[in-house]
Amino acid sequence: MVETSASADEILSTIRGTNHRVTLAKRTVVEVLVNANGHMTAEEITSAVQSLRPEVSPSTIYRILEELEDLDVVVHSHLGQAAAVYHLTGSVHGHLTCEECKSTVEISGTHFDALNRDLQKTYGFQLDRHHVALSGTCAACQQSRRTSA
Amino acid sequence: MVETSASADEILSTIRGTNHRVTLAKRTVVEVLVNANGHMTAEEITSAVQSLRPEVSPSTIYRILEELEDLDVVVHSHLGQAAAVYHLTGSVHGHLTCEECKSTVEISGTHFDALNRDLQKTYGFQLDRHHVALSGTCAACQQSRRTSA
DNA sequence: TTAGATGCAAAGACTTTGCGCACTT
DNA sequence: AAGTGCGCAAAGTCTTTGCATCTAA
Repeated sequence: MVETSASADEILSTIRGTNHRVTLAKRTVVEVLVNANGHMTAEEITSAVQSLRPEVSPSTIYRILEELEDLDVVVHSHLGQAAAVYHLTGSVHGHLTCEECKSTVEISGTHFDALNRDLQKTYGFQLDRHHVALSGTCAACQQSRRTSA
Repeated sequence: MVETSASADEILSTIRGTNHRVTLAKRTVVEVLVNANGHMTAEEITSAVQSLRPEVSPSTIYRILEELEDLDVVVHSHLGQAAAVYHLTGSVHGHLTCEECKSTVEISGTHFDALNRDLQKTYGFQLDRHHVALSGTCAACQQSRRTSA
């Protein structure tokens, strides 16, 4: 069973718990992330935030996302060469990105359990618990590749 | 057993086989890649090439790498947020990148066989055959984390 | 009150592109 | 000889940083 993400209030409390301040921009970013289902790029987050608070600048978004990552509330990963995507910790555990159509689906972390054990045993390497990003070809693109071949 | 990479001559023949030309810059890039054991960033490749042919510019390196990717001689992947790394097709199959110390080790593709079957069966997703990049924590950093804790 | 947070704009890192000349074929 | 490929430099994308101002606590 997948762990549920924290609520906006819980996250804001976490922020207050450190010596950081809860600002309008932070409130809005957190709200956007909590309402998002799945990953968003910084640009998408910025757009969503600005639709609510147009004065919030991209640099502030990046700074807030960085702070939320320090608090382990958010993780980000790089899918291919595009912009990084961010999402709440615990809400999602793996990304499958299609190199052909660039689509990304999110999957449960349980798919990596065996691999994790293997890598741990063989290399002493601990897979990231929050985001495992994989690239390949999605079902649809494999299909169309076959068809067009 | 891991498939062996093509030799420099084979690669240059492949280039000639298309309607592309074999230039000094291409010869040098191919030479560098063949002599490299493992992945290199574009910058590392550029440095290595320029140590042999100082006049070769970074943009040329990128153009050549792109051409080699089109020919399926080279693949590149993005490990974390750093620059992309390139290597010959078939020489390597997986990267484990430590998020803490940024070190990367290369592992055999056989580690992904089970995962591949699982993803194929569950999502119809075909893992990339040439490069699977994973991030996490290496043995050394797990160790020092424990020690300093 | 006061130190952290923001907005704006400039800088940075990595990569791509435009253009005219050089070099491969 | 013909046209691809190159070097140089400028532009593009994504992200970070500097600084004066504003604001949460």
